[in-house]
Amino acid sequence: MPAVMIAQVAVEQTAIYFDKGYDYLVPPSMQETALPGCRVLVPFGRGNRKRQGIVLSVRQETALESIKPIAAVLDKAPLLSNELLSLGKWLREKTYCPQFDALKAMLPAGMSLRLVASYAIAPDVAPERMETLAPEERRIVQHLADSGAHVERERLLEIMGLSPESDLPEQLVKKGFLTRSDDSVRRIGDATVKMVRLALSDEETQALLEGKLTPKQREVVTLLSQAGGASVKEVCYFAACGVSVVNTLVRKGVLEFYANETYRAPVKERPAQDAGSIRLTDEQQKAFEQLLTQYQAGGGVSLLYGVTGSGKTQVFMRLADEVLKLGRAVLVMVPEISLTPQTLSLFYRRYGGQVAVIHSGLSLGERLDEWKRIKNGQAKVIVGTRSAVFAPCEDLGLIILDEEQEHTYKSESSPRFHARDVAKFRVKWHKALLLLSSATPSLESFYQASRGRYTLNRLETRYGDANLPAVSVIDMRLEPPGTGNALSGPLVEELQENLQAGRQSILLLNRRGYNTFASCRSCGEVVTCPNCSISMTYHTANGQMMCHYCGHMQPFTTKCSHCGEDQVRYSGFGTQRVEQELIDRLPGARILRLDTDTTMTRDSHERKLGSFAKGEYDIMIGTQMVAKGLDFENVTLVGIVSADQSLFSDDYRSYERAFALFTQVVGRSGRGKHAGRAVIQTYTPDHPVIALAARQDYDAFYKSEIASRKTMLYPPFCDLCLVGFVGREEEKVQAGAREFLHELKEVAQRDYPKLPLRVLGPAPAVVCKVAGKYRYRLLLKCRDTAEFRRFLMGLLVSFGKKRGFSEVTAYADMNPEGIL
DNA sequence: AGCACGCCGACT
DNA sequence: GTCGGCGTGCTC
Repeated sequence: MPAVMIAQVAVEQTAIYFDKGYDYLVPPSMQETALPGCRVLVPFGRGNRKRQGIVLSVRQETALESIKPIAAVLDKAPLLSNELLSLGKWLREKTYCPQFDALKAMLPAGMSLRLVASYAIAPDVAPERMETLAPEERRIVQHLADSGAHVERERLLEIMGLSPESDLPEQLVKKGFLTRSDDSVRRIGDATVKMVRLALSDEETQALLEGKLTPKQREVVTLLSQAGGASVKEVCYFAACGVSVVNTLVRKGVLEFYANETYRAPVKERPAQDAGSIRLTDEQQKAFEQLLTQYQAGGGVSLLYGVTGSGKTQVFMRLADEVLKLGRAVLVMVPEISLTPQTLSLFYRRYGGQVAVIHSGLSLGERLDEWKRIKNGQAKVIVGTRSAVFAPCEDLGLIILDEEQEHTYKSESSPRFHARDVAKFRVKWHKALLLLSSATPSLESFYQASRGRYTLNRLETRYGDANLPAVSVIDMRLEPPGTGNALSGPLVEELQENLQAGRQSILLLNRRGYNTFASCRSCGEVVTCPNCSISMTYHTANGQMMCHYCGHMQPFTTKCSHCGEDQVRYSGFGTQRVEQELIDRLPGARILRLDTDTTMTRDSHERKLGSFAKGEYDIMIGTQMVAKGLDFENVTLVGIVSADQSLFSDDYRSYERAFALFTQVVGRSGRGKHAGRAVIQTYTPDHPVIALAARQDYDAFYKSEIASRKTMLYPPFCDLCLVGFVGREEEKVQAGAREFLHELKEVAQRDYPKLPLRVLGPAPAVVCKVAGKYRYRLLLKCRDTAEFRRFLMGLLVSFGKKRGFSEVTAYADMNPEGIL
């Protein structure tokens, strides 16, 4: 028997329960190119339909069994190194995702390929058989016979004037008139935003508005005649209509679509301007030296705990200098790129053309370019968000995870990884240093540092000896009842004073419109989304109620759908509501509202922050994002409108999050020459977390919180694994969760008697129904060990194979950030 | 998941 | 007698 080459391939569209490395024959013509890390096209399943795959490994073997050959190699050179292939395997084991999905997460989105079906006339179709076909079918066959070529499905259906979902070509394949092939590969194009504008002249538009239009059409036309162009999404939002209205107007020739690249290009010219030496304070110098020593000794993980304004970035830069000198790459991870423009520009100024940026604000093409620059070694300093942790550096020396406690580092969709864990894998591989940095470290990280698993460095001096702001806690119970005001008297007075002194203020709200629900004063019924079981939010801009989960909109009405009384009122306060109150109570103040509603286009965010910095506004009001990394000299007052909502969300981490948030917000005030003040409004003024945040006392907070985690058995003293169940029928989802639990108990008892395990649930998820699908969950208090992973993977595989629960999908999420 | 094969009911 | 329903098992 002659030896043949066999490639093990990770195939796309597999579920975890039948996911494995599939063996394929490497034909002689591909032996030079079908290397590990390359994408290939392989026949899969009974029908041998083509699927994409990634070669995991190649080996020689004597051919015994019949084995299918690889159909094509899609890349000239491997996209993934050995390191990243290994990381992919690790990712699959840790996050219970299919191998292909794990690897795909490491590739830039601009590289994704889509398989396209195309059809051609089958050989030897007897003309008389054509008679048996319906006219529609005959047209298709005739067209393909005439053209004599393969035609892509989409184009064929368009030419034939059929709907894109039509089943006719497939039927004709079954009947033997056509052949189908799936090896046509198309690059997924850049995501452009679909824009719409008026197609008529001003006079024509005017005439149209005087003529007959439906009310919604009139609304849209009026809106666009004022706004010029807008994205379809925006038009629908502000005109409170569906896309069909826009489509109709386009068909009538009143409007036209156009594409818009809303993304900003990464900085094109990149001269390094600021390559001089960095002056470190004694404290910074000490941290830097310790870190450098650790790096030279083979790296590992270190926590840099530095209070706000202690100059952590200076330390990063000095370390990066040293690592770059040795020709190794530096990866700088930030939680959200738009919140750290300062950090980004600092790195640009210092390292110029060596910098690459990776984040979702780039177009697909730009992301691809940056990825290539990293892969070929042109870019050695990579700044990016979560997905940048997979940057294809060949030789990595340093990874910095800035604001390491941020939840954005955890992926909430498959593969559900934490960038911190991936970074740990990578520094181990490269013998590099991982630097976790924060002013309010996660309990987990500080715990690891305190027991010596990570080294710890502290920066405790605020830059320029700026003082902490004076914090006053306002007891909202003492406010006169019945005013419905979100802002207390003392806070409004402070704002007034600040306004008169020509200084700026920042107000923090928890979530956009979190509390702006509408309820009936008569029967208490809350207006709830018909698709998702959550209360809807009132939006002033268009007078609509909106569901933040599925996007459903409906007009606000005072008539209660439950009791029929005319008593529905909206209450609570979202950002829009507080904005209105500020307008009423502080006439003349210039107010900037910053939240995801007003931040529809990406760079408007930065523009707004820019104009706030220039002093074009007096008061900025916003959600969490106002708390992050912004440094405005003239801000001397910050207010937390409602501390209680952060403190009392139903999550074991709510104190930790609230402490971090309050600490950051309070730290925003008084960063310049002037002393700062902070106001915290609450109904529980004696809550210890409030006092600790006011003093910025992390150590005391850590001490009390870690003690409670230990007694209550929460991370870091265990791991918390969520097993989620999703499906269209509530009973089946619930039954699935029960069945899973049943088997879990059985298998644990029989095969894993020593595994530490406590099970909570099954329970419906907090938001039980999202976009027509029901969700249940089990919560496992466990230890994330290899043995536990084998146990859970076994259960997931076995559940997936169960015929009776095929409409229910189960997934696992280790230490999720939020438990929705 | 997706797809083909197979074994039962409604039909020319 | 055949077409097509969806239950069942497999994917190198």
